[in-house]
Amino acid sequence: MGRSPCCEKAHTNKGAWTKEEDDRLIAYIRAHGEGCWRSLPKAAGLLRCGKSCRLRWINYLRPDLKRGNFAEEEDELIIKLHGLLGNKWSLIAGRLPGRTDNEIKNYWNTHIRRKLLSRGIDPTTHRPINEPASAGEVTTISFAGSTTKEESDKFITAGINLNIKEESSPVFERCPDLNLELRISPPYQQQAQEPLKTGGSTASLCFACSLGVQNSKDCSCNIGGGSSSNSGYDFVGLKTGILDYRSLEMK
DNA sequence: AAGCCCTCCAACCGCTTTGTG
DNA sequence: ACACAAAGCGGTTGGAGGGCT
Repeated sequence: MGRSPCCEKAHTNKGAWTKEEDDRLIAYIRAHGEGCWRSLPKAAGLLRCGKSCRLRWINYLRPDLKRGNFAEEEDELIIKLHGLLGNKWSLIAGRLPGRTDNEIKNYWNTHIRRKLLSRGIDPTTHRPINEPASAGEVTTISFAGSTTKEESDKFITAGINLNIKEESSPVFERCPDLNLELRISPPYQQQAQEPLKTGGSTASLCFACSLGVQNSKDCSCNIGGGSSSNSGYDFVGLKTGILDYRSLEMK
């Protein structure tokens, strides 16, 4: 059985939006707010499908959009986030205020891919192009304060591999290609308050260090000399109560 | 000036996920 | 548990515009 169309296609406009359509959409959302995209076109007097309205608003008309060229810092952040998250554009966009997933996706495909290739880096794997897939040492990303068996189980359940220094327990190596499928969930408060256990001689990297920001105040693995008093770490500079690294679950 | 090629990006399409009854 | 609707997401496309010959 086929999927029912999202709208009555016979009576909808397609293609580029006109100024009048934009104005109507903006006026309607200002008056009524976002939501109920399916019924919005009719209510706003637009001959567009709801999906189209949503996309137009999110990608182009939203007042908080930061239009214009990407800064060098934004480039680097996108590269790092892409290395961690893959093509999860909406998650990446969530870390770049004022940028949309569509914008970042386009920017990646048109600029950053080329930039990485010119550096000799495979934009898909983030490895040097000539490097064999199995080469190199395994780097362990340590989730701060999560090195007990019980705690690690939570991540294992979520699909994250951890390196645990415990004789009887298996050693979980970091999967070389982290194919993260992430979801947002409430922050995990309890773990965030537990002290960091460095796991003996195992050198582990916290997220901050794995992102190349050693020595930052957010480093929690001590490799970069960061303060161990940090109970959690700031995933790409955003230590918030709403979304921290623990809020990233993998399927 | 004209034609071709390339780049960029807005918008579309189809699939997945989430919410609801 | 199931079906359906709605929303969200990521891949892809197509057209506008600019550069080059």
